[in-house]
Amino acid sequence: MKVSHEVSALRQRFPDLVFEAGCPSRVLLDHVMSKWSPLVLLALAEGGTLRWSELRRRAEGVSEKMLAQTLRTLVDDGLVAREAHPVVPPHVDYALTPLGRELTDLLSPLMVWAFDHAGAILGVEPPPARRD
Amino acid sequence: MKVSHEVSALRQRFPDLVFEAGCPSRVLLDHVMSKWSPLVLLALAEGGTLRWSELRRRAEGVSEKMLAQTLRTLVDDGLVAREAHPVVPPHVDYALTPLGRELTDLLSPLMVWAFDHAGAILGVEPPPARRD
DNA sequence: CAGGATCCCCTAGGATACTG
DNA sequence: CAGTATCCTAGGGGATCCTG
Repeated sequence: MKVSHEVSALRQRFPDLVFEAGCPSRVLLDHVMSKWSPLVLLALAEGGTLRWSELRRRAEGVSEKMLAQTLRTLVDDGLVAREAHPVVPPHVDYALTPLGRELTDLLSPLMVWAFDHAGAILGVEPPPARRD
Repeated sequence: MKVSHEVSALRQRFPDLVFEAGCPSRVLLDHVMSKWSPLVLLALAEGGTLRWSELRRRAEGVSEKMLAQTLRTLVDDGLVAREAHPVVPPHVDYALTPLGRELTDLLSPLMVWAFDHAGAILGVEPPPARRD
């Protein structure tokens, strides 16, 4: 089976992988898997270069605070590039870096999968037929 | 580019994708991306059938509470199968379901990527490989 | 428009103890 | 061994107001 291959290969290189408590990958994973990161990342993967207000609209439900916070760590991690244009009114563009694109390449299938299975898994499937 | 393809295709089918606030996929994503789920899932992907105590050891740092909680939602979601053997002392086995394996197939590359880039991104050195 | 700065609530999650 | 049951706190995250 495929996965075991990959993981086993990794464990040969680094016996403790992500499983070790102090492993930096856990921190990175926490960044990336935090509530809003996937949404922002995918929005950028789909939309290319986007502005703050666009991102707010796309990631439906983000508060300004969380969007700011999410973007900041994403930028700090080098996954998203921020470009501020010194005009009035302010104009700031966000886009994926190459590294960020690597990530969304992996993240995207996951979200597609989640989207496809969420209904069945969570039992919220739209009732096919009603009889009352 | 690849990602945009996938996401765009999805948006054609379902205009609001994961981006919509009420989308069930968000809930599933939150389950799957919660702090310990990836670790547990990957441990099972690598280890096959594992017992509670094994999982505790592998996902270094989980508290009993969190392991229990994580496993419960994973089982409820049909991603992990739980088999309790009515012996003394108790013996309970956990393993991925086919659905769970689908998920780890997608999760695994992500964690490998995280592991490989964490050091550079966070500005830390990865834990040295141990020769025991 | 793109955020800081604040206040505050809620719960994810840790520590510890107990049980079938 | 494989969990529950409690208690408790840091901080994730929302709402609101403020500013360059």
